[in-house]
Amino acid sequence: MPEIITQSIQDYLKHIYELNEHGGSASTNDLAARLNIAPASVTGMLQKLASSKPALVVYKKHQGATLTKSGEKAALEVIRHHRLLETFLVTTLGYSWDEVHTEADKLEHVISEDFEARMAEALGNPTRDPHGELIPTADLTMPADKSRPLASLRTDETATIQRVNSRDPNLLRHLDELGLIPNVQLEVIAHSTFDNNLTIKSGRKTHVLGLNITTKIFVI
Amino acid sequence: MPEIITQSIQDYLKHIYELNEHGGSASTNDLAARLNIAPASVTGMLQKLASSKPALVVYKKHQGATLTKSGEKAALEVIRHHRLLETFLVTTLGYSWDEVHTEADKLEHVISEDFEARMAEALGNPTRDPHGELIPTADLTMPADKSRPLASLRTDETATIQRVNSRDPNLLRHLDELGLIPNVQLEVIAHSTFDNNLTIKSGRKTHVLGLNITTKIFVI
DNA sequence: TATAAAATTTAGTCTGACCTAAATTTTATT
DNA sequence: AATAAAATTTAGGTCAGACTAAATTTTATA
Repeated sequence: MPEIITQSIQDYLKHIYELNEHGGSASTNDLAARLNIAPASVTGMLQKLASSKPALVVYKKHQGATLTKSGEKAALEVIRHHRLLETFLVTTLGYSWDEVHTEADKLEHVISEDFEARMAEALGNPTRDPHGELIPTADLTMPADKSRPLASLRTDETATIQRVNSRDPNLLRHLDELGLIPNVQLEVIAHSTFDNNLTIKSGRKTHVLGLNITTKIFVI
Repeated sequence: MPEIITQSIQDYLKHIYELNEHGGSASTNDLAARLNIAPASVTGMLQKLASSKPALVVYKKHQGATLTKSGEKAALEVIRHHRLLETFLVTTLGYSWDEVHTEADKLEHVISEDFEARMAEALGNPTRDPHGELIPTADLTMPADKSRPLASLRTDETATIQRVNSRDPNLLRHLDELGLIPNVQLEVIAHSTFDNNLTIKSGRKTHVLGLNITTKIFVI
């Protein structure tokens, strides 16, 4: 029970969680890239996390890592902190959605449970952060997500933006300028089979978006 | 210029600053006690801080430490963070003045300058924190303080509480219950030469306070 | 299926910030 | 001033979490 979950462990767990959502298990290299750390260092940490008292991770040589139940709880705790913080920063300190990530990345490890609870209450227990990402509930469950990438839509389909899965400030600022933010409706006007560009109409504006963008925007 | 001021260095500087305010230089033992660290460890760190590229501390064997100009700036930066955070926690998240210290102690090392600036603005550039302590200005100057300890007052003197210099939650809660908080007026009714108790009247209430309390309350 | 390329792990190091125990210096007391 | 007590420093060690270089394994390709 008394395991010490340090800040860097929290970071590992958070990124393993996110990588697990996509493909199956989180590879050493992907983790290293996300954490800005040498792959060798990741190996060492994964071995440690896999053999800690209550294992936080299931790890098989050359096959990457998966979270255990307790690892997932710990990850969701950090993610809840992160997303509540982002929401808090936007609504109470006027941050824009492209600025919140960096700040939340630092604060998420440091705030108390009390702080978390006070934020949640002050914000009216929000279910999504400023990017539209789901906020894990107080009992550390991740609500189901039904959205699909904008890239999967075809001509004449219509949808509503639910979330933007990117932490790149430039992309976020750009989308903000285009008015492509959560809850905005759009219609696919055309699809190019060559480069997979999508031409979409939103309000009275039309945009042509490449895969780099359409795979980051999720709609419903 | 590129010196790395880690979290623990920030803690050292902050406490050296506070100890310097009282007596002259901060002794190894006092620092150790405040930081909850073995004295030997403090010695090592002081030597390091004294011989870093821009020295942060002036240190003489067996005589404790003093801050250099750059050390003081760094300390004031942390203290500004801390006191702004306390104010912020009270006004935007409904914390009480006895709860803010712990949280601010962690956050102070982590927030960005941007966060600091946004808080200051949102709060209307406050000059004092919830305990009445002065907040260093944005250009890292500590305003002059003219208050004196309540313990120094004598019968018939009257004064206004300016600040309460304690981080003990129990004491703070107690004072809050007594209504002895910043900006409250009081009058000294009696002074005991034996135990230095002060009998004070504030509003319609009368209290007898020992040195343990009267040296923590500062008035003007 | 051999082999080159990519991914991963092993082995050995380093650094920051702490620790304990022993040695030394300073301060206080007779 | 001698000496006991308190404060401080030195010396040697630990631990977490990173690193590099070399070794190994897996995957992809000719």
